[in-house]
This record gives sequence, C-alpha cells and structure tokens, in this order.
Amino acid sequence: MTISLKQLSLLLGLSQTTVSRALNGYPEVSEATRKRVIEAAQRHAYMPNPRARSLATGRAMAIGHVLPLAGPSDMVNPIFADFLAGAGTVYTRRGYGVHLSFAEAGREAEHFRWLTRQRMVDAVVLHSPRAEDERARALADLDIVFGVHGLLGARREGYNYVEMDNRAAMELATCHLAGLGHRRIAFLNGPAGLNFAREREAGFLSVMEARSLVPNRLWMLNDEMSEDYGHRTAQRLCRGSPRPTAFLAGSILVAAGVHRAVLEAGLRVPRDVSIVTHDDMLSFLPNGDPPRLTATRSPVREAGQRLADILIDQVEDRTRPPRGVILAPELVLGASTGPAPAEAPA
Amino acid sequence: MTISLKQLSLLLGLSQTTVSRALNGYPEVSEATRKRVIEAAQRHAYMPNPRARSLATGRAMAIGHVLPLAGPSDMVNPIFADFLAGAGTVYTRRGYGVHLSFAEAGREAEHFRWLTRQRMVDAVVLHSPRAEDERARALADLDIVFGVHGLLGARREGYNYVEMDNRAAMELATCHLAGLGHRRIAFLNGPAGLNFAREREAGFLSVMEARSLVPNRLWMLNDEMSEDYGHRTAQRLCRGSPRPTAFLAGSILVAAGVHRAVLEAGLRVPRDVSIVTHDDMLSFLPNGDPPRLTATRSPVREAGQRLADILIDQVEDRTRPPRGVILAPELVLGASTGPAPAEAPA
DNA sequence: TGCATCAGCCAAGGCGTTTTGAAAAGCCTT
DNA sequence: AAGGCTTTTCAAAACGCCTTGGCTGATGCA
Repeated sequence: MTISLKQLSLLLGLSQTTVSRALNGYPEVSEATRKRVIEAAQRHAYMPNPRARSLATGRAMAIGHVLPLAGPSDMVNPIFADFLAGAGTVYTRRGYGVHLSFAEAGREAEHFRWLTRQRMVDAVVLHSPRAEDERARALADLDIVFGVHGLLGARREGYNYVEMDNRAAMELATCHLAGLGHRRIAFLNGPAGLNFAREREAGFLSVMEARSLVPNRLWMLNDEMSEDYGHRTAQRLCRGSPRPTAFLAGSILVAAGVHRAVLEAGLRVPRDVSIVTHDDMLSFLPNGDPPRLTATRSPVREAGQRLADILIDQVEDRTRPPRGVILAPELVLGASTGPAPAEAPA
Repeated sequence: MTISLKQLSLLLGLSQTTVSRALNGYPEVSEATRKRVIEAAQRHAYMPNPRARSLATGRAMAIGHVLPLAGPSDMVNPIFADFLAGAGTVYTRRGYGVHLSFAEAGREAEHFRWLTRQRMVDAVVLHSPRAEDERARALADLDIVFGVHGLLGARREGYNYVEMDNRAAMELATCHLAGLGHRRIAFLNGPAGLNFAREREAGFLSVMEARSLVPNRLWMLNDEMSEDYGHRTAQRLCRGSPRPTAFLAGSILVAAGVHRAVLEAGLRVPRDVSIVTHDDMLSFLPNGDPPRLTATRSPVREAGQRLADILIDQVEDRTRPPRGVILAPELVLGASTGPAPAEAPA
C-alpha cells in the first residue's frame, strides 16, 4: 500500500537510522546522502506513519478542541466553526491534526486529564472562557500547553490567548452612534458572566462617559445572543417612551431580531432607529453591497490561525514564553445607521 | 504517568498476551483469570494506548470528516455542526475518534487517498453530496467504508446514507398551505444542482398536482440559502401583481429574509402572507413558544448518530451490507401561517 | 608514528499494543 | 501409566518509527 521507512532504506542501501535522520534534518548525515534520500522519498511518495511516529516520540501531533456535549452550545456556534477552519489550515500546514472531542459540561477537567494521560494531544484550545474558569485551572495544573480563544478574566499574561479587542469594538460602535447624535442607546450585550461581555460593556461605558452621556441602565441588557432575545427586547423597548434611537447588538442574530421588532413597530431603519451590531460570523449571513448592517467585525478565522501557530511553537519548544494576541476590530459602515432623529421638545 | 499493559501483566504475574486477551474478550482465557485481570485493570485505571493499538491492528479507530478548506462552506454551516455533535456522541461511546480535516475544493479525492493510505481513518463521511459526485466515486474506488449525509442522485441503495425525507417535508408543508386555501405559493428552494433541492421540488410539485393547482414556474427559485436571497426575492415578488400569498422557504435564513421583506412591504404575517420554512438547524435560532415560524423539521443530530452507528458497524464487520436510513420530518405549526386572504375579484 | 577527534553511518532496542505458534497443564480414555 | 484431547498460558515477533550507543575510517595534532 504505502511505503515504509524500512523499505525505503532497503531501496537506498542505507540504514533506517540514516534515512530517518536525513529526512528529519539531523546534522550527522552528509549532504550528498541527504539529498539522495529526500529525492527518493519524494519519488516514492513516502510519508511517515503518524501513529508509529508518535508512539516513538511520545508526541501526539494533534491539538485538542473540546466541546460541550449537550445543548445548543459552541458546536452549533458559527464562531467556533470559523475559528476551527482558520486553525485547521495551520495544523495541516505544520503536520498536526485536530482532535475534536466532546465532554459533558462540568466534567471537562476530567476529560482533559484523560486526553493528556493518553497523550492524545500536545495542546488544548479552550473556547468561550469564563472570568473564573475552572477548566483553565485544570489545564494549568495538568502542565499541558494550552491556549484560550478569549481572555481569562482580567489577566492578560502568563498564558496563550487570542482575543478580539471587544472593548475597542464597542468603543468604535458607540463613538459612531454618538457622533451621529444618538444619546438614547440600548445595549443588548451577551451573557453577564462571560468575559467578552464585560469588556464590551466597559467600552460602551467609557465612550458614553467621555462624551458626558448618561447611559440608561435599564437599557443595558445581558442574555444569550439569539434572534429571540433581540426581538423580545427591542419590542419591549420600542413600546416605551422615550424609546431608544439606537440599538447596539451583540451579534448578528440579536441584530436581526431587533430589526424585525423595529419594522413590526412601524418604525424605519435608519430614519427612526439606528442599529449597529458586532458581527463575528462574517460570511454566515452574507451582507449585500453596500452592507445592510453597520457592524464591527473581527477576523475570527485569523484568530484561529494565530492561536494555532502560537500553540505549535510552544509545543515544539516548551521553553517559549506564553504569548497573547489582541486583534483589532474594524467598523464597517452599512445602511442601518444614520443621524439621530430630532428630539421631541420636552 | 499511565499504566501500560506490560506493567499490568507484571503486576498480575501473567503474560501480556493473556492480559490482552482477557481484556479484549477472547475465549481462550479462563473466567477466573479474566475476572482477576478486569478487576485489576479497573483498579489501576488501565486504558490501552490507542496509537499503539492501531499500529498493531492497522485500524485507525477514527472516522474522517472532510470539509472544504475555503469559503463560506460546510464548516460554517450549523447543520454540519449539529450532525457532527450527534455523530460525536456515538464515536465517543464506541471508542472511536473524529478525524477532522480540510481539503481544497476539487482536491478532495486526493485527500481521501491520503487519509486511507496513511490509515488515518477507518471510514469517511461525505457532506453535502451532489447528484453526480466525483468524491463518492473516489471513495468507492478506494474501497473504503464511507457514508453520505444525504443521497447520491436518485440512488437509494448500494451505499450507506442517512437522509431526511426532503420530499415528504415539502409535501407536508405544501399540503398545509394548500389546506389553508393558498394557491399562489412561491418556492424558494436551495441550489439547483444539489440533491435535496430536487427532492424538495418533487414533493412540492406532487402535492400541487394532486390538488390540481398550477405552480407558477417563475416563483420556483434556486439559490444558495442565505438571508439575502430570501429578502431580495421576496421583495421582488411582493412588488408584482398578483403576488404570492405564501412563501415556502428552504431554510430559516431564507425565511428570515422573506419575513423582513414582507414586513418592509407593509404586509402582515400571516394575515396577508403565510411563511413556511424548512428548519434544519433546530436550536440555532431559538423559536419562542409557540414557535414563530411554521416549519418542517428534521432531526439532524439523530441523523449523525445513525450514520455513525452504521459506519462503525460496517468497519467492525466488513461483510455487512450497506444501509440507508430515511428520517421522517415533522411539521411544527407556528404563528406564520394562516388562511389565504380572499381573492381580489378578477 | 601514535593518539585523540570527528564526521558519517549502522545495529539494536524501545514505544505499547496485538497476534502467532508453541508449550504447559489439565482432563479423559484406554 | 501412557497417549490423546482440550484448555490455558506464554515467549517472541510484528506494526513503523525514533534514538542510543557504538563502529568505521578519515582527519588533526603532537
């Protein structure tokens, strides 16, 4: 079927040792032989058997991504998918595989222990981290290389991570709205416990404060980001008086719900109400041209690539210090934002 | 770190052979020793090293899922995610892993060859099959166990597959609409080349014909299922005269676009226009209670489980004939359908 | 010339399993 | 007591790779 190291060495009249060393770039082999070996390897399409290799080296040549088993969770989350697609290209290029596994919520620590005891993976990626994340603690205790897609609480050093600058994103968005004259802004944020939601709130508040605007605390909401959440909330707020002139939505789904509620209330976008969203899923809901929604965007796919490289670097040289990357978001102007409507006289 | 077979056998005063056989259920070992071995294995939390095992057996103990590398493709598709979540539970339960890899579009065949030559996987799952699928041919030629999430053209035997009954789904939906008196139904189907779209069209047409209704061919459309597609198309059709009284959407995203366009046109759902969609993503857009949209649903997660079991069964006994499963859809009544508005007098 | 050094290569052992072929032990028969 | 079975056990080889330690012949130095 496929040629083995032994066969190749027999073919070349060399020992397995020499062929192995030649291919793996060890110095103790003459350049002439190395060239001959490499050429023969290519000709016979030799590829080392990853299983045998990792049995011998003790290295897994795989990075683990662990997903919660039940419920409408990460796996169904397009962000995760896009992140993995980005990471996947790097893994493939550098000869690593993905080890995808599913763990019951709450038993992740045990799962990690199993993964590492079995040497299934060389490193692990943590998705959707919480501020106080017991999974991160478990990983640190296990002395395994790991990286986080997001931040662990306020900490920004001592571990590998890739994060979009959530604070900057909301600052951009809030600045944009404030610049258009909006003062009554509703902020439909993500779940309160999650880090990125805190960061976003900080960004929102800092701009409001800088502009001497007073945020309406009743309009700052936290929930799972669903279309339903956006719709339900916007419907309620649009009935109130005064109502918001602008909505800041945490995701495209939330924005879609808001948009629907606003239309149903007989209001026009952006004449009566402006909508800005954070868009982390890019291509998932194709925007037209010009884009329908004004949105802040982060390069999720690139985030995956960056973290993959960071992890593999550290796996291959355990002495490397941990690295963190903060990716800058951009604001894409769309057709959903415009000047705030004139204030009704008080 | 973790105990090996050798250490366990030493501990028991038995040979590796006997311990191995005892644990793997071979008959040529006395019940007394087997019991002793199993008990010791549990006590020391022994788990065989999967790499060593598959090196020895030649079996990979993994199922491959190959995704297109570039573009807004499967990976970003929540259907795929949900399917994998379902399959994942079965893989884990039966001791298999997932091998997720990314192949450039058009070079999948080569990728499969590599996967099998390297014995990376014992079986492969094909996603989003086309009627004439060169990937399926490549897999068949390679003599590897594989299964399809969907159908290969009209063929319904000779290979493993799990499919939702697309035809039945559209029959259900069309019957529902026709029963409410709708005659002017627009059908926003998926891409023309894909199988499921053909099946769905057949279902739609068969009911129309059975009820002696004449479908408007100009209202039967095919495209990638995006929110934009739904919006664009519904906007156009709502401007026409006569306009459709009902829309049959291929996915929730399409339905969302339709819904938006209908609202923007100043029409009401379901008073002026009814909407039925096929919902393959279940929990992704949480519906309220009662559900917002009337929808046909298919159990994607269950589909993943079924195919996983079929594949592993065949891997473990290659003589088993291929199996196909067609899962029945259900119609979930929501708030988006109602009686057809009275005809304007002609 | 003798001795140490070094580049280049190799034989063999190890990674943790499964599996083959054979030996040992037990039980019947005769 | 010996032979023939069957049951139970084992030592060793294999899977395909990496790596340790050692071997050869050439080179440098004194």
